[in-house]
Amino acid sequence: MEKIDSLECKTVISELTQGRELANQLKNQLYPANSRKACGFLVEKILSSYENALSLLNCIAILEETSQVSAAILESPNSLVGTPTSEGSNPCSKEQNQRDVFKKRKILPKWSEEVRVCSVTGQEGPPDDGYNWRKYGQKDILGASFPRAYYRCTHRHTRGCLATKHVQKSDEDPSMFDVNYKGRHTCIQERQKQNKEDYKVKEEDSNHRSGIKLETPALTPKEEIVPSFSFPSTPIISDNLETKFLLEPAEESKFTESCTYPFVSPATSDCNYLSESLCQMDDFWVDCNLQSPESDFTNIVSIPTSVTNSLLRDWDFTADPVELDPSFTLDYF
DNA sequence: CTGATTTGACCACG
DNA sequence: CGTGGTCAAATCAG
Repeated sequence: MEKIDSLECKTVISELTQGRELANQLKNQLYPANSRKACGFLVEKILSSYENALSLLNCIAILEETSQVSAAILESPNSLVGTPTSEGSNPCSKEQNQRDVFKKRKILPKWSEEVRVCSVTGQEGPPDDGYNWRKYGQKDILGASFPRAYYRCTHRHTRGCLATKHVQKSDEDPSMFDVNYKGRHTCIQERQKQNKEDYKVKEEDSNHRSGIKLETPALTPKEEIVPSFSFPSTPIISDNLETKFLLEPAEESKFTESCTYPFVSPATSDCNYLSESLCQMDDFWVDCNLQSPESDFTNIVSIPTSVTNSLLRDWDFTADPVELDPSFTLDYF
């Protein structure tokens, strides 16, 4: 995101400023133990404010992204990968097909998300991350003691889901696995429509109990390119849950952010290179975008499997899009 | 029988 | 030319 229109910039600042002020008001409300209703209203306003600011930033990012993708397509006419029309139809020689396949790799998303997980006793291999993967290859990696396994989404052919990952046992600690996700799951949209309905029920339910729930947004084609990354406002992680961003050198100068959060969504980016997740802590939702769509970085997370397993299994991987408020305009306030 | 995994070969990229 | 990523035939498992 290199240039931001000054009007948009001001709006973002306005949004964030308002969020801050509302937060302060909420703080004042909380301590005199005022009515819950007032607190709830303020929380809604705060969230709305941040949501709008972030949505705006996302829109800007999308525009940037779109222009980049367009340029890429113009540059490489064969770059429409993974579409039904580009595969299967128009039969040509096997050699030609393979050549096309390898051409495709050039424009695959550079974005990846790397997760380091610790294997749990008695468990062979990395933890289940909630998706269905099919192994399609294994490779000995130079300098690595253990081979790297390559997985792609089971629904690659049935639903055109291009998500892939590779898993490699760590050299230093064989109980650790480095999992590198590439591409975002597009196979979950149908399921998520249903889950989104369920979510409304869950949301009500969650107001009556304390716990952790996670929802991965359902995506509409447009919303898919809205980057979103979420973490609880108040870290609930223990010391052994360390999360950090590591950047590829080229991006390091652009993106210097380090934070701690308890979870990294396995839902990874597709050709839009985005990661998206929402997590709910108790009955408080926070949705925060950390990642610019064009960012080309690797996200490394160290999470003990025991934790990820319990979290990922207990949390619902449904999808809940970062919805742009239809009424939202630049002069929203 | 069907779907998943294995494994050798092929290809792009640096 | 070496390495990493992917393909696809062969094989395995439920």
